[in-house]
Amino acid sequence: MIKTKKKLSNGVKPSCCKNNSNKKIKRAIDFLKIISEENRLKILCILKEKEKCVCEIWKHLELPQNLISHHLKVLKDFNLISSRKQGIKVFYKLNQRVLIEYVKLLNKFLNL
Amino acid sequence: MIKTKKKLSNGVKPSCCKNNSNKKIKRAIDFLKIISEENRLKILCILKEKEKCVCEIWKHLELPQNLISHHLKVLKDFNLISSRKQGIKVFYKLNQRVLIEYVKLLNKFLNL
DNA sequence: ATAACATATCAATGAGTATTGATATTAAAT
DNA sequence: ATTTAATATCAATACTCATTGATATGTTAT
Repeated sequence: MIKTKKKLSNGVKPSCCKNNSNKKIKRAIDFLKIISEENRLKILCILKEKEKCVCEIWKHLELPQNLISHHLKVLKDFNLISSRKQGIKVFYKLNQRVLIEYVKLLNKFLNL
Repeated sequence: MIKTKKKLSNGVKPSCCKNNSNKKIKRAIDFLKIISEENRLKILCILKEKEKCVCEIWKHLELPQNLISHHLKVLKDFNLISSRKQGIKVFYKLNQRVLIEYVKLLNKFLNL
C-alpha cells in the first residue's frame, strides 16, 4: 500500500475544537455553570445521602426560602434532581445517573 | 465501655456543610467559575497536547486577540497555566499538576 | 370557612464579569 | 530610527444571573 496523501488537517485540531464536539462542550459548560454556584453545589452534596424535603435542605443553608426554591428549580430543570410531593412537603432527590453522566462528560475535557 | 452520650450532631450535617470544608468548597467553586467559561475550557483543552503560543491558541478560537489575552490572564492568575516568553512570542503551557489537584477536589464534592 | 404551614412564582434590583475599543508594550526586521 | 508583528492593559459597556420583596399556590388542621 502506497501512502501518498498527507494526513488530514483534522488531526491537527485539538479535540475540543472539532465541529462534532461543539454540542458536548456546550452541555459540559451548562453543567459547569449550574454547579459553579456555591449553594447549588451544596444542595447536590446535601442530597447525596438521601432524599430530603425543602425545609431540611433549608436548615443547612443560610438562605431565604424563595432563593432555595429558585436554585432547586434550576437543578431540576437541568434534570440533576427530581421531586415528589407528599402532603404539604416536597421531597427532592439526586438523579445520580444524570450527575455521573455529566461528570464523565466533563472528564473528557479535563482528563489528562 | 458505657455509651451514654448521644452522637454529636456533627455527624448529622452533610459533609459539605461542615465548617472545615468551607474553604475547600470555596476553592472548588472558584475553579468551577473559571473553567465554566467556554473559551477558557477550550484553552485548557488546546494546551493539553503541548505548549502553544498565543497566536496558535488564537487560531482555534474565534475571538478578538485582547479577549484571548484576558482569558489567559485569568487562567494564569489561578495558576492553571504558565507562560514563557521566547522572542516576540509568548508560550503558554498547562500546569497539569494543579489541574489534577482541582479535579480531585471537585470529585470530593461530586463523586457518589 | 379560615388559619397556618410549606413551597413556588414573579418582577425588580444589584453584583459580578465577559466583551469591546482604544492604546500600550516589547521584540524583531528593514 | 522606523516599522511591523505579537501580546498585554485599561476603561467603558453590556449582559448574565443571583438576590430580594411581595405575593401566589396548595395542603392540612381547626
